[in-house]
Amino acid sequence: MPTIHDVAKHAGVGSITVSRVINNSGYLSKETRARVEQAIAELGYVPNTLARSLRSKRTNTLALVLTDITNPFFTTLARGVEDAASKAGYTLIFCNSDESAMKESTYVNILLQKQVDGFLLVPAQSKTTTIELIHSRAVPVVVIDRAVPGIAVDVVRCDSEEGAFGLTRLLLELGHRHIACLCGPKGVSTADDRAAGFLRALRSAGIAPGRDCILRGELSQEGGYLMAQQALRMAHKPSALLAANNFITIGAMKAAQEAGERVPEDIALVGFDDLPAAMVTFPFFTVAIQPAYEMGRKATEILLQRLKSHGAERQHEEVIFPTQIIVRRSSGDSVMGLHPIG
Amino acid sequence: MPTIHDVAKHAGVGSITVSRVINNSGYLSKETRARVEQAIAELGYVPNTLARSLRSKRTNTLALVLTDITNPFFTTLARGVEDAASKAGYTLIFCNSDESAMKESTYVNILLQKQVDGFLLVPAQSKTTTIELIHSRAVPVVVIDRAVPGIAVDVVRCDSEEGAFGLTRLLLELGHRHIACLCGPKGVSTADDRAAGFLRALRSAGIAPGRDCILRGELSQEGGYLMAQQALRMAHKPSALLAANNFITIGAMKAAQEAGERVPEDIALVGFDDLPAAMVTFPFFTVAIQPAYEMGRKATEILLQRLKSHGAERQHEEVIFPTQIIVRRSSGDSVMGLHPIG
DNA sequence: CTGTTAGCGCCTTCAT
DNA sequence: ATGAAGGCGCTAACAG
Repeated sequence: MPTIHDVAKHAGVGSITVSRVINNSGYLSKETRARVEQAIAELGYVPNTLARSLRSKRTNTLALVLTDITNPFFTTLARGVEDAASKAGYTLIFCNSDESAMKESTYVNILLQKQVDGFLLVPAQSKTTTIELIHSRAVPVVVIDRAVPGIAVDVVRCDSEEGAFGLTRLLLELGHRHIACLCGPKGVSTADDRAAGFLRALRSAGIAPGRDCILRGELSQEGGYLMAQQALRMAHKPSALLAANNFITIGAMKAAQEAGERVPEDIALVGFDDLPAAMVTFPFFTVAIQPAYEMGRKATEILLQRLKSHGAERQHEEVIFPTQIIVRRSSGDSVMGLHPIG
Repeated sequence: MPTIHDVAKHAGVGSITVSRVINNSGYLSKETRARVEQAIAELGYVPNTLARSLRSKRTNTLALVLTDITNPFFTTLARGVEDAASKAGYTLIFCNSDESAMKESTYVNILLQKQVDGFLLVPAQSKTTTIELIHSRAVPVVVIDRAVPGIAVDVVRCDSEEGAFGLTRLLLELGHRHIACLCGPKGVSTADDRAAGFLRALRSAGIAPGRDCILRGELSQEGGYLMAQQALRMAHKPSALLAANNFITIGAMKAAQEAGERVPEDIALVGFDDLPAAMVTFPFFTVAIQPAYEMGRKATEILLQRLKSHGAERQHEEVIFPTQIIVRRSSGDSVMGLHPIG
């Protein structure tokens, strides 16, 4: 593994000259540069970024900590991050926290040790500890997808509350009066916001929410399956389900099918987050979609801004994208015998 | 940002002692350790992995270079890699080559500069250049998913040829005599192998393959869409399609729907790679599936082995997983008026 | 059990 | 236009 000194010796120059060639900095005569470049080629020299970073205090590396790259929403988001990062000359380290605050903090610690220049974080829980840890080391961080109340930090997310409101409103307009919300765990801001939007829509229609109209479970197919089973077994069975994410929607669908309930004839089902077009054979679900790629891109841009303007303590930004509701078959037509509202 | 010296001073010891505490190496008295640990806590010291790696020549980082994390096959594979890597104390840097050999080599160069300890590589093309580059720096690499002829290297992949043979055989047994293969680009080993298996099955049934029964295109939904359109417009329209991957399958489905062809009644459609259960509402496609997670895990294990046994030049391994054929609706029932083969 | 010395490979500072 | 010295934060190799 040749070093800068080997190259210098080989070219008959000082090592700093080689450094200047690599970095295109300072003054160099054409001949010297040519000689050095040839030496580099001959030895197959590759600069050691580690040593460079040790000196310069910059690694040109960003960290993306999210909950589960297996979910296409996050996959798409990750592509947005990677494309923006790599265009700006940064590489990306990514880690899956699996919705565990402990894994998250373990990873963040490792990444801090690796001296990453900045963090993109999808927090597992609406807690400030991880962010405080990062702040304490003066490393910039942009939170994606989920709000974290009680701390000043850049956030890029979607208006989950409004999206849930819209979806619920849609169901209400179709005549549904008894709706269950299959929600993610408490403490996950998107889940909580979606529950809130759901409740606001009910109240806006003058409907008193039942005590068990909000079910809590994992943001997974399994979670959706279990919650839907529970909903379908309720004494006063709901005529519509609102699922808090794509996997929950699929799980709920499975549960409905198993229970012999047709969607949407017997029960309507709407959800959050679409699957990418490339993965869907029969577009079926009515959903509120979030611009995942765009969110990743925007968050990375903000982070890169912070990196550029180093200490210049600008105000923290909160970018909130709107969700978009796509009506398809799973929400069904008007429910007969009920009066649509407004 | 406190350094090891600050901690040493604070604790009244030499810096090497602090190093020993951090790394749990060498002998230490209980009191010294306690004192150092307290100093670490008080100063909020975090070791600098960069400096450590510069000395130790190990970064505890692996690189995963694949073509497109957006494809659930690779997403699942990536989880297999990450889980295995993180269990062994390694972190992961991943990059998308987008099937471009140039992007691939750019990334590999950056990753070499970053001194990653090893590579997991899904080569964009069946060329040896990238692997030779990595080898030339004496860094271990395990190739995943695709064969690279002409170079001695560890490979973990699936038996694409056999999988395509099986799928084609299935179609033949259902009575299809005129089948088109919607294949990926030339030079991608999985695509080529699948074409080969397809042809072998035709020949084994005594069928002379038509001259345009193999179409080439991108491994994407768009590619599948275009190839299927082409196939459906052929003078002697095929009665069945074999798609080389999951996205091509979906694209072909779209094209069939648009052309008013019902699957499987008017045309059968089978493919490679399933979508994860969590993403599929109506399991429909007959497919040959590859154990993506397992492939990622296995490849990482081999890489970690190499890392452990450092110079011990063992024989290179080639692990070939079997594919598994799952018969669902898209392959249809027997075609009437044709004689199924043995 | 603990400390000293001497770099790892690179680049900033200052000199020539 | 080029080079010499010194140090980033850490740890191997030796002392003691």
